[in-house]
Amino acid sequence: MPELPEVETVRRGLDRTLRNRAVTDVHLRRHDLRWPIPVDSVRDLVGRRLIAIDRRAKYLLLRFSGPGAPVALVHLGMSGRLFVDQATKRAGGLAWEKHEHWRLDLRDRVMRYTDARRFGALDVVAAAELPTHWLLSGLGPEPLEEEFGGDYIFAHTRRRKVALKTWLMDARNVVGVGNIYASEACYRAGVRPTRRAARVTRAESMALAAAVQDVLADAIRQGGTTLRDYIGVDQDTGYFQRELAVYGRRGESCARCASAVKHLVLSGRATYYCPTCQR
DNA sequence: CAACCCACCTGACTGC
DNA sequence: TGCAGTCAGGTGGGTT
Repeated sequence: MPELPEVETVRRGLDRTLRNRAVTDVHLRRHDLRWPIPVDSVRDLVGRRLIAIDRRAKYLLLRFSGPGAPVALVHLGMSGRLFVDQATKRAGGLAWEKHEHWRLDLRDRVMRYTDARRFGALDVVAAAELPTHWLLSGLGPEPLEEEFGGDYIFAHTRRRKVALKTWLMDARNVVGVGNIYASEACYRAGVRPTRRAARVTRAESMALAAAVQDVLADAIRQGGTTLRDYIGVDQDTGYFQRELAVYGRRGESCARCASAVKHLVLSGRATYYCPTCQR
């Protein structure tokens, strides 16, 4: 479900609604999602303050106060949602939603995680262990930060035979670019998603980096893309789906040249492009 | 190594 | 209405 803009939108919502609140209780309805959940470490969050909410790639990093400086890593997988409700005074509290797997009570508010497919994750580690965490240590640069740019793309694609879109979606190369925004970025840059990465020119690398950054920034500004599952912390939807130029638009006409948008499957993922605007 | 493909899991939708 | 088949925004792990 969520790519970088959706996760970033959730991060901002959590920061706005829950930062500096104390955890008053935790509830776990199962002990695993994609990976096992460290139950004791999650329970140990009770009594601590949520002091910061950061993001690395598509992971949310919830930082807590106190000994060991624990950090909860939350990944939404394909269908995960993280949202905030007011606590109820009714006995028994809020009813559990279908596929709701865990909650953190933070005084009068509740952080709730639902995930139908359970491809998501919840882990808790000490802040000091983050740099070497097995899920984080192999990740490439953040697309909106300095290290990533046209020079980076050009340098790191020279011997790569994979399709450009596949390269963009590989988190070892650059994080946060999922299936929607990879197609959209290729469209904005005027490059076919099927092009071998090594055949991308320096000029195209520059255009592509700008396209990735622009499309992600635009999507964040619009609160992300809601196709089916995604919602923000207030259970509102994103608006970027209105701006999608090619994703999900098979057969529709390109806004720039009116050619029919093409669809194909690349590395098992639906891929869309304009056969005229993208070479 | 790089490239490829599968699995994980449930729900929504399509077509018969 | 039911049912089988297909697809879905991610990504680690196993195999070539």
